[in-house]
Order: sequence, then C-alpha cells, then structure tokens
Amino acid sequence: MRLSKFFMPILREAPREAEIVSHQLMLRCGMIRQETSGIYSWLPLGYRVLTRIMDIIRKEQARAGSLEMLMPTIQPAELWKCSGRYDDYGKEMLRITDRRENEMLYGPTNEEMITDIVRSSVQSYRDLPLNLFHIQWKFRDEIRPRFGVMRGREFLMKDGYSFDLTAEDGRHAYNKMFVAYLRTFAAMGLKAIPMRAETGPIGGNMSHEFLILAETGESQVFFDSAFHEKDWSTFSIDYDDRDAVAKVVEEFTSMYAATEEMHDPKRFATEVPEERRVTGRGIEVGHIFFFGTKYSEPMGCTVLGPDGKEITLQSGSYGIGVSRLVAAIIEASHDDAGIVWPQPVAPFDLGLVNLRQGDAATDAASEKLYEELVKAGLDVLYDDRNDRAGEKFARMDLIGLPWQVVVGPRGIKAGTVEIKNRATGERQDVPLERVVEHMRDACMEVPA
RNA sequence: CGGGGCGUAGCGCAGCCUGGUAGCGCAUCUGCUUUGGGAGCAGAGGGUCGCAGGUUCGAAUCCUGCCGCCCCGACCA
Repeated sequence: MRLSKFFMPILREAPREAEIVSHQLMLRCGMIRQETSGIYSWLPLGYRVLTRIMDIIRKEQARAGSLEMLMPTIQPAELWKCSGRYDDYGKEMLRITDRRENEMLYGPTNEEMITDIVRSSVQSYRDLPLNLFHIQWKFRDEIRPRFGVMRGREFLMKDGYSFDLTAEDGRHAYNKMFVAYLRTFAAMGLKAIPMRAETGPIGGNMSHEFLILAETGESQVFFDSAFHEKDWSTFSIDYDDRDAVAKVVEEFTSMYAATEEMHDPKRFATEVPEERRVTGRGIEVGHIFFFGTKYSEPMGCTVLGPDGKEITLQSGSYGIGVSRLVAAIIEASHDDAGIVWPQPVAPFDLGLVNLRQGDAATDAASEKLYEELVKAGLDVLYDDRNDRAGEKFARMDLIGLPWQVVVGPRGIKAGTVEIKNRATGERQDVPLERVVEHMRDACMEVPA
C-alpha cells in the first residue's frame, strides 16, 4: 500500500477526551473515530489490526474443532424471555421495537440463540459433540463507557459455544478451549494469564478469565511469578487427546492467579513463596465458562441417546474481546514514540520509507524494492509522500510497524538501505540486493 | 444514577469575568528555498462560537432550558 493512496488521518496531538495511552495512540494514528459515547468507526489502519486478530482466532478455533458461523446482531426478545435473562440483563440491554411493535434487542451475547439453533436442528446423540463460534458485534449499554474501544458499548467479540452429551465430554470441550485460548493469545505475541473467575450473570460453576498485564488494567491481579517463566508460545497439542489437554489445563491452573474478586490473601501467602508473589493490573481479554444445563434445561435442548432416552445437553461458552484486544495490545506494547506492534497483529509487516521523494535515485530504488517486497508476499506500507525525513520517521514510529526499511540518498550511494527494528530501535545497513531476503526472514510467520 | 469538568476551524487552545459580529499554534492549499529525526519565507482558504429561547440598539460573552462529550464512583467482555 502506498501511503499517498492510503487513508490514515494522523493527528499530532491527541484529542482531549482520550485518557489512556491506547486510546490516544489509536486516535493519533487514525485507527478509529468516535461516533458517540462508546461507539467507534474503524478506519483502514485500525480495521487491518482487527482483521489480523480475527484471522489468528479463526485459525486456532478451527484447529480446536470449532466451526465458524454468523448469528445476527438483532434478536427477538422472545428467546430471552425463555431463559429468564430478559429481565436479568436490565438496562445494559439495548431494547428495540420494530414497526409491528415486536420486541427486539441488540444482542449482548448469544447463548439463547445458539441453544435455540441447536435444539431445533440437532436430534441425535450421533450429531454431538458440537462446537460453534462466531465473530460479531455486540452491544451492552454500559453505565459508563470509557477508555476508547477498551470499554465501548458496541464491541466486536468472538463467542463460541459447546454442546456435549455428558459433563465429562463438556469438561473436555472446556479444556480444549482453555488450551486454544492460551495458544491464540500466544500467537498474537501476548501472555494472557488464566485466572479463576466468577461466573457473573451468565452463571455456572467452572470459569476462567484470561488477562494480559498492563498498568492501566481495570482489575487488580495477584499471581505467581512462575507464570513469567513459562513458555507457552511453542507447545503443540493433540486436541483429541483428553489427558494431554487436561494436563495442560492442570499445568496452567495449578499456579496461583486471581483477580481481585476471587483473590484469597491467605492462600496466596501459603501457596506462593514471598519472592514470587506478584501484584499488578490486568486487562481481561478472554473469558470461558462451563455452565452445564443452565440454558439447555429451561430451553429444552435435548437429543435422543442410543437407548432412546432424552439427554439434556451440557454447554459452555467462550468469549474473546476482539476489539478490546486492539487496545489491550497497545497498552501492553508501546513507548514514548508510539505503538510497537507485535509482528502477528501489525497492520503491515513493514514500512518502506523513501526519505527523498522526487530524487531520481531514491525513487527508483524505493519503487523497485516496493515491487519486490510485495511480490515476496510481504504486507508493505510504502511512504511515498513528499514530506521531510523527520516527519516520516516520527510517523512510522507512531504507527509502530515492526520494521522500517529506510531508503535515503546517503545509503543509496553506498548501495544500502537501513533496516530498523521498531521494538529494539536497532538499525542495520543492508545491501539493496539482500533486502527482500532479509525482510522475508524477519517477518516470516512463526509456525504455531 | 450521584459528584466534578468541558463544548469556539480537522486537532490543541485563547477570547467570556468587564457585550460592539472571532483569534493563536499545528494541520490544509499555492509559490520559492530547503531535505537522514515533526524546516524557512511569502501568500491563501476554512468557524451556524453545541442547540433553542430570552435580555439588549447589539450576545461567543449576560439569563433560562435542553443536548452532547469527558473524568471520579457503583456495574462489566
């Protein structure tokens, strides 16, 4: 993508309403634009990040055996009256009436709808287990939206639902998602620590939240520093191997980790040696529940078993805050100059900077490199604007692409370009003819 | 919903107290000079001063009502 043809309205100063750094940076980079309190438009740069996060989620969900589908944003109130949550949800639920005076709502989540779909389409034990997910916009009319997309009213969420015959099968489905979440967040370059959680209005008795650490996190967290030493980016898993999956869950839940609501200071003190006790703040980016028959029971979601008897299905639900993740990642990864994207979620793999647009030598070298880098399969943002060097550097640093390939008159004379690593600040002169190879190696996807 | 703050050009702000039809920086456009970390000079465009009433010869400024946004608290992915 040529910057001259891209839409990325950069602001030198952050609008006053932005309080936390992720919100400020997202506005300054032209990633989002607020439409009204808690509701945002996603401009091209921001939407690219959203898309990359979705891609990573999709990949790992597929691997764990979950099937993607899409349910609507608008739901009939009828379904929610069935489960009893129409009243429970209160004012958080945005209620709408259509022209025929039918009561509708903008979905805050989809347990009722998915249960309705499964109960009417699945009749036999032979069709189970079943795990379905979708990525869809949700709406919760928060009392006080804040911090940009971190806590918006409209938000993009991946929500998945499992249906099994027995509690034991359900437990396995839960465990699979637990592991899938570890792998998903790791694939984004994040360490999301699983913490035992309260079940909230969704109910049930088995639940974990996944939190990434950041100073601006909304919840206070207490955990064993042993989590820091764990390497969870590379382990492989056979999702059909129940014991292996359960073992990973066991491994990651045996260490102490709790949010404020679930924190037990006595246990913390007895189970964790003092030097390993960490207190910090975290942002919740995922939440999984196993709730058994909470919805299938009242909604009559049953199948016939091999013996001809009715079985009420065991369910769980699994959420990831997709739009929130964009902000959470920035909170966890930025410096004074701007965002520092982890490679897997970066809106582009690299920025190609022509320091002297209009100069025959740098123009020719830049154009050629751009063509070759794109041909090599890299996602390139090519700064072909006629701005000054300083402005170009500042802008690249601000939007935080992992690599900057700088083509300047000085280097071109020597037949080199400068490659800068955004995260470390390290610069290296690389001969022109080696740039493509160099960048391909640098950006190559880490095999999961 | 309780407490606080703010609404003036795309962004950041001044002007309001003490009424006289709007200004600064950045951004944008034109020209020239510049060109490896947010350039210089010269010129230009852009504002229903959140909305509606009222007071007044005259309102961004004073009065009343409404709307919106932000921050703190209870609630949450």
